Amino acid sequence: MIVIKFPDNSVKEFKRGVSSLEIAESISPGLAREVYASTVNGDVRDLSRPVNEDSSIIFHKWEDKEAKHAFWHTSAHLMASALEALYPGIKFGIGPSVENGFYYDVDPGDGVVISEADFPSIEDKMRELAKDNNKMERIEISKADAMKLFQEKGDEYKTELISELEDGTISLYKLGAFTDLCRGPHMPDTEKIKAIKLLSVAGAYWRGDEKRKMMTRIYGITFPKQKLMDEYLAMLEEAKKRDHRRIGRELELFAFSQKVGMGLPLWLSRGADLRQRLIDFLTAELKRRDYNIVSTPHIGNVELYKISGHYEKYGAASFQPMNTPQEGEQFMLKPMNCPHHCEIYNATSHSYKDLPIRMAEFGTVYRYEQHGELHGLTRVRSFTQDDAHHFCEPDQMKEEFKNVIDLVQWVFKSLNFNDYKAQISLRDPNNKEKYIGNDENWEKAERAIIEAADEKGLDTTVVEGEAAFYGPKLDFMVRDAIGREWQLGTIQVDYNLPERFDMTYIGTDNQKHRPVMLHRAIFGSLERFVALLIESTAGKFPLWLSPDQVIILPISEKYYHYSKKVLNFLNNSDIRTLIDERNEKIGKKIRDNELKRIPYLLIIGEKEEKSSTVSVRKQGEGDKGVMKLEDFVDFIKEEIKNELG
RNA sequence: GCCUCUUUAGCUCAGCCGGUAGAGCAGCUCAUUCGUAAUGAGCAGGUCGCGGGUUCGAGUCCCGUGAGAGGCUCCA
Repeated sequence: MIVIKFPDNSVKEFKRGVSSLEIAESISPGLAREVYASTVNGDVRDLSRPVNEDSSIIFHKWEDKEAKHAFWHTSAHLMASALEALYPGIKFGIGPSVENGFYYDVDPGDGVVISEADFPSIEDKMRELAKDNNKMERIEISKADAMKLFQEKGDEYKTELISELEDGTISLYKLGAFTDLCRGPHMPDTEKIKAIKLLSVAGAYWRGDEKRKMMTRIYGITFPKQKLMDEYLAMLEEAKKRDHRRIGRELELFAFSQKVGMGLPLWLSRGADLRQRLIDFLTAELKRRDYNIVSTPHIGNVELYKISGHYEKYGAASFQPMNTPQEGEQFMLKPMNCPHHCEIYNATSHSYKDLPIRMAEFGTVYRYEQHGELHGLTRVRSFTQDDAHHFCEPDQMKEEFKNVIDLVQWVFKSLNFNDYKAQISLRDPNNKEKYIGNDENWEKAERAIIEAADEKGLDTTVVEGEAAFYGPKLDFMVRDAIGREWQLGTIQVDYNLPERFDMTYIGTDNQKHRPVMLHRAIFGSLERFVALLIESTAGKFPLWLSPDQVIILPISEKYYHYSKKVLNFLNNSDIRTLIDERNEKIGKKIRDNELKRIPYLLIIGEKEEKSSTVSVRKQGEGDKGVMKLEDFVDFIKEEIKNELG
């Protein structure tokens, strides 16, 4: 007999070799029905695997990610099984579970295309196979035998994966006629897979290498209940409504034009206003924080980028240099502001007493992003960075990091932007030759970032190998409406440019020293920031930022005269106010302006005119009652004051 | 750049097996002058992304190309 310990610390004896599922059944059949995977002594395992020694056990119900992963991983096998039945000769790459569902990378063979039109037949086959209550059978064999098996099958992708595994036992999972190399864990069978939907097909390079074959990746999702599927699909629909490309068009914030060119955003007046408001907001804070605002041209001599090293690294993938009427001179659209800023630093001499110098610019840069990469405002070819560079002594680096983290936290908080992640990117310790700079400097910089984040109470994840080639960095990432992560704010250490531009300051010893340079952005790019702000607020901006703050809705023409007086009064009080003079009923005006997400609607009719009041309605909240006009101004000013802390 | 799909009115979309286009919203006009999420009627709006081809005839089929979507790769 063996002793099994449960999460509540109770213990129970079972016969050796009992499965997790049997343990669950012994507690209650209800639990057994709801459990999808188990963690035995810290390892997530199939429910059907035998437990052979005294163990602690945790059961995973649907709420746990371990359960979902087993569920979706098994679903991936189910899909593969269906594909194998429908597409003879199809070969399989990898098929993992992901955050929402699963995918499988397959090679259906030359000339065979799987497209969305094929989904219904694949889904039907999956349903058919799932219903047969197919058992998931775990098979353990030697590496050599596994190799032989997949060689006979002619699946070069699996044999490649096997050849990289360590010698010893390899696990396979067999589902009906489909056997796959797989570590598991899986559900015991496919009985619980009740709702099935394939979502999309996409190309994906084998092993993420663009030089290798493009596989067909099929994404799908499954649930144990149709209700969960319906909820998930409804959630996706809701997310689409928050898409900044859609809201940007609806609210007339920005547009794109084929004639102007792809990836080149056009800010319409309302969007440009909002963008400018963000710039003013940040500029005021930068001045309080001892930044110097500078301004530099949109182009630079190609020699500048040869000095910075960017030409060598990115020149071929950039907008190409433009020529002057005279021969021999070439200029590039600036892809970043830092080389210009380095030359501003070098325009005057510096002593240690000047440092740190914080140089900021809202600089518009141009990058030739690959065609397939462009996406709304989040990935464009022309964008404005809220860029700044801190030039400091090496010992000041940590303090500067803390300053920037503090600024990011303050800005994000002011904008009610709470759902962000901080990621520290360090160099890959096994691949140091990818980076420039000596070990000592790298270690110093990495330590400074980690300590600064720690001292600011910033919750970070650390990723090795993601550093820029010139230094480690700290990025602030935010998710968009459909769950993709985008980088907004960033702080990066750079030992490279001070060297290349031969930047110096005079130290206390009267000798020349090399400053350290930090690159930093808070919004990242205004385009991307506005996009994510739109998606996080669904277009309902904070009052201070909203393109229009108030709209006046006269009940009828009779009240236009008083309405215009109110309009002038509010606009003179610096409240951005519109008037809806369309010949429509009040219900229609309310509806339309609610949909335009204007924060306050003022209804004006006979009562209001007689009493010099306005009837206030807040977007999304409804009627707020009647107020004296002057009181309404104070009310709005108070709300804005509170928003800006 | 690569894979799959999409591209029809300002927007959202319909248009079957090929027989030269249709709805709702928005816009404009008229009537209505209205109290908290859609008043009614009428009008106007399209070389069906662009260029070729097949055909008696192409929005529809084929080829090329532009743009968009979802991924992959990339992201100073």
